[in-house]
Amino acid sequence: MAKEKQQEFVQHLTPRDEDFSQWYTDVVLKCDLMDYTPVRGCMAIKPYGYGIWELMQQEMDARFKATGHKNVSMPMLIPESLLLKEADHVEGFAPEVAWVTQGGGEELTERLAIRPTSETIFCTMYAKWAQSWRDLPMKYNQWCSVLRWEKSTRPFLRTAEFLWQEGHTIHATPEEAQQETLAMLDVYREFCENVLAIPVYSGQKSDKEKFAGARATYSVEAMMQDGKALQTGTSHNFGTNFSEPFQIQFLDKDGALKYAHETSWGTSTRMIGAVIMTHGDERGLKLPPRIAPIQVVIVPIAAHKGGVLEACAEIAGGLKAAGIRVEVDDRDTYSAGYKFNDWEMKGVPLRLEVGPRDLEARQVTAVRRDSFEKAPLALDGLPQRIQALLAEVQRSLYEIALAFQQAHTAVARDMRELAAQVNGGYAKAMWCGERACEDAIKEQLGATSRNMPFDQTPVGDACVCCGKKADIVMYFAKAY
RNA sequence: CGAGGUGUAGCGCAGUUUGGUAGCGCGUUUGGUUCGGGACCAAAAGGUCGCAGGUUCAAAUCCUGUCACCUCGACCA
Repeated sequence: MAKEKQQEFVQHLTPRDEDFSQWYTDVVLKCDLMDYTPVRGCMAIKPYGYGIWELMQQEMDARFKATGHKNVSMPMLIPESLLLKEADHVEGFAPEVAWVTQGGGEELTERLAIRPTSETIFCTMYAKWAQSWRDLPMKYNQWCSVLRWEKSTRPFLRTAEFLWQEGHTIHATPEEAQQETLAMLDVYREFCENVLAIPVYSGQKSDKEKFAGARATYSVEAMMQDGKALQTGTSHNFGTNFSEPFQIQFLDKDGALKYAHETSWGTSTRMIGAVIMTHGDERGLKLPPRIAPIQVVIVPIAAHKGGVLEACAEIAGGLKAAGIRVEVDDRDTYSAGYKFNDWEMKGVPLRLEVGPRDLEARQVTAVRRDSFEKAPLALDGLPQRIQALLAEVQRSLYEIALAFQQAHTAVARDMRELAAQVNGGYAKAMWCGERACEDAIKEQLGATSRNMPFDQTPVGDACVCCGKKADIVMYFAKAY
C-alpha cells in the first residue's frame, strides 16, 4: 500500500527521460520554490526558492567586493532616447521591451522603457561621473530585476521579469577592460564550480551569439541532465561601442581626451534552474550544501517519548552556533517516514535522525541526500563532523556532475557525428568561423555554438559543417 | 508565434460524446490508537467546473474569445 503510493508519487519525478520538462515543473512546484502569478510570464519566488537566491547573492556579492566592485542602484525606467543611442543594442532588445507611456493619468512626452538591461543608463551616468583618469576605473554592480517580454517562459529558466545582478565597469585602457571581462567570467566559473557544484565550459561566444552591442562576449555554459546547454553567466567587453555614443570621456595622463573602455557581466535566478537540472533526481531536488537554505534537518523519532524533542533542540542549538543552517522538523502530524521523503524531495543535503536508541548511544543517525549513506555520528564534536560531511556532499555533487559533463562531451568531426552528439550532450568540434556554418547547424540539427574554450588545442583541421580548413575549436549543443 | 494536448475541492482525477441536483481517491480539521522509511479507525469541513461573453427554460457539458501549463517546432544576448 505504502509502496504503491510512493511509486505513484514519484511517477513524474524522473529526470533523464523524455519527461524531463515535466519533471522540472513538478520539482519547482512541489519543492515550494515558486508559484505562478496573474502576471503573464512573471513568477512569485517563495521563501524556499528565495532563500537559495539569497545564499547565491551572498556568495557572489562577497566575490564582487573582493575584486573591487561597489553596489549601486539605477532607475528601473529608461527614456527611449537613451535606448536608441547604440544601434546594435536597440536592434537586439527592441522586440522585447515593455513601455510606460502614461504617468499620473497623463501621456508622457517621451515614453519610458522598463529596463531589459541597464547598459544605457549606466553609460549615461558614467558620462557624468568620469572626468579624469583619476576617476577610473569605475566598477559598479547592481542587484535588481529586469523585464523582457518573452514569448514563451519557464520558471527560473526564462521568465519575463527576473532577478539578476549586472556589473558595469569603465576603464582607461582596452587591456584593463579585457582583463576585467575575463576576471569576472572567471569569478562566475569559480562560483559555479565551488558554490553551485556545477562544472562549466568557459569561453568566448561567436559573433552570431554575442551580446547586442558587445565587441566580445564570453560565457560559462553548464550541462543539464538531458544533455542540453544552459548559459549560466555572461561577461562582455564593449570596447568603446557604448562610450562613443554616450560620450564617456576622460582626460588621460597625457592630456588627451579619450573614450572609456567598458564591460558588463551578469548572472540571474536562472542559476536556480541550473542547480535543479544539474543535481536533481527521481526523488526531487538535491541542493549543494553551500546554497541550501536548510543544510541539516533533524527528524525526531518517537517524539512522543520523553526527552527526544529536548535533545533535538539542544543538538540544533549546537549546530547553529557553529554556523550550520539547521531545522528541527517537530511537526506532530506527520510520521518519520513521511518527513524523510519530504525533506529528500526538498533536497536538504543532510538528515539527522534522533531517536531514543540514538540518545542512549550518545549519537545521531546521519543520512546523506546525495548517496543515501547512513551512518551514526557521535554527539561529541558533532558540529565538526557535520561540517566535514557537508563539505563531502558538496565535493561529491561536483564530481558526479563533472563526470556527467565529461561523459556527455565528445569530439564531432562531421555533421553525422555532430547530430549524434548534440542529441544528448555537447560536441567539441572544429569550425571554420563562417556564420553560414553556424546557421546550417542550427537549421539542420537545432544546435547552436556555445563558446570557444580558451584552450584551443585543435581536435582536427576541417570544419565540422563545410569540411573546409578550420582552426577554431567550438562547443556545440542544443540550448535552453 | 505555429501545430497538438490539458484546465472540475489544496493535490491527482472521473463526469463533457448524447445539456437536466457536483463525484471519487489523497490531503485538511476534530477525537482516539500509533510512532526507527510516506500509519490506522471514526466523524466533519471544503468546489465562482481557468476566466469573459454567447446559445438555451436549463451549460462543467454546445459556440466564440481569452489566460495558464505540457509536448514538438520557430524566436531569443
